[in-house]
Amino acid sequence: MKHTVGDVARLAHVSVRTLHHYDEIGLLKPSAHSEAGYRLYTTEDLEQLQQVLFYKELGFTLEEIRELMSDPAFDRREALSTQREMIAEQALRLDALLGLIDKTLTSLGGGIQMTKEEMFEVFGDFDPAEHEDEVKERWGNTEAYKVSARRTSKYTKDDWARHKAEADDINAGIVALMDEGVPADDPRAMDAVDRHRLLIDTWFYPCSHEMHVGLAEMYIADPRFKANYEKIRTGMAQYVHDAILACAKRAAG
Amino acid sequence: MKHTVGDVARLAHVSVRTLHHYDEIGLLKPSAHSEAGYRLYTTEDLEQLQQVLFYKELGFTLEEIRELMSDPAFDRREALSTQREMIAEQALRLDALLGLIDKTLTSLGGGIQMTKEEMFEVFGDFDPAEHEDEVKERWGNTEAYKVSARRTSKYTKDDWARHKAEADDINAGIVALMDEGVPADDPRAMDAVDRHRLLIDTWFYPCSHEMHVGLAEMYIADPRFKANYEKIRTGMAQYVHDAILACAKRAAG
DNA sequence: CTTGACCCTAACGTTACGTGAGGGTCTAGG
DNA sequence: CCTAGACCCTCACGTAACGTTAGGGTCAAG
Repeated sequence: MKHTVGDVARLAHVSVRTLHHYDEIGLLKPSAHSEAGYRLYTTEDLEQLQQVLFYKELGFTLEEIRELMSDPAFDRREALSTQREMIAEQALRLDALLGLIDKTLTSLGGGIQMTKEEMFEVFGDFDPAEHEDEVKERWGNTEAYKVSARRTSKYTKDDWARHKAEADDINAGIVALMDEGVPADDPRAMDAVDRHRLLIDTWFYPCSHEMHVGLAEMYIADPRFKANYEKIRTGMAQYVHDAILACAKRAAG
Repeated sequence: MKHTVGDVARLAHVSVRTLHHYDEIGLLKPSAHSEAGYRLYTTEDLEQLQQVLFYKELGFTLEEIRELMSDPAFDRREALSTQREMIAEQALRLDALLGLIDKTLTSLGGGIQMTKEEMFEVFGDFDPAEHEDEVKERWGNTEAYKVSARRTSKYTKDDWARHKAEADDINAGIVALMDEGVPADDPRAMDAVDRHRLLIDTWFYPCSHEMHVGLAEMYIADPRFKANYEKIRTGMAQYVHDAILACAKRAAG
């Protein structure tokens, strides 16, 4: 049972041009072509399209989606579960937006005035680097958190850029290991996530292995952090978590 | 107390380039400039920016936002209330997405198989036919709204399909008139939009000419309805609006 | 056969910025 | 005062994800 491009467009509420585009960029190629050159899509193609649309709904670029879905390790069920968490996170954000509107209306009605920061607190994207101290506060002791606050307050723009570059490099290394099929408890994986621990230690606060394990739990429990990793590679949050645990176990001797 | 473009960008979690762009297109112009030519934003500018970001969050184009906010009748409190409603709707949509994911997961787990339509039922855009009762609620009295609710609750898939076909036919007729250069106050144009009024009367609720005029105002004031018409043909929302007004005038004798 | 709906490829245009270039301004510290 | 880094300006090319149009072939019902 094959569908032409128009059928699919109507079913999926997208345009024919969109499907042409997805074919062109290799995101969703029809499984067959008629003798006349018509694109013919199967049910499996439709399933792929549904997945694309879910990712699109979550703000992924088409290139990101293509990479995620072309990964041999891509698992539809797992992807759906992760997407579910991300959408739940988006719902939280909408709640926050509603809260901000209510606060603004109250302010307009002569109630409590808002600070300028409050006016925009919900907008913008999640940046994990901005939340490491939040992480610390949640998982660590007060003294080390103070260390973190003292450090970060002195960082320059270049400092943050260097931190970002280093974090990106670490993540790229982890992805490479995943791509090679290196298990999360392999010494190479452990070394990679230990670089992450040292990054935190260097840039934010003293980070013991024990502390790192606490963070690892959070990386898979908190959808914001998980989404950040899943955006890079499906399954990455879990991999990082597992590697961190293995690394801590190794360090414990 | 004035803010430079960098201050505002950091506060609002947008880029400097974004603020430049908004200045260029007249969406958000700084209230002042320093002698050096720096953009200087006031608190009121920040309030405007917040409003822009809310609209942006709701998917409005920058041009739509600019038109809305440059309207002399623009009222911030009223806008916030409308935005609140729209965000609440978005939250409902997210719920529907979650439901679709759950349904898909169930299907994958060997549960009830999904139809191809179900796979994509949440995706796609605003369909005015699904919101006529919302229109009524906003513009009409409660009794007629109850009539509408009683009617639509009984409609089948086929009913909706027939309604859609009829609506599309009416729109096609209107487009044809526009293409022929028929003025909006020509009897032919009036007859065409009167078919629209009767469609509502038949499918939703009693729709007087007076009511229809109220709807017409909404069709150009509410970007969702306006976008719906503009998608069919540029200028169509205004044309329909004008024709409805002329039609009501004619009916008034 | 005819016609309308649908298909194809090709290509320019649009929206909302991202990025880089080249140069001026501001301010704190030496 | 000088310096250097952060920040400002305008200008302009590039990008992602299509929308739209052009020109022509295919399919199926009447």
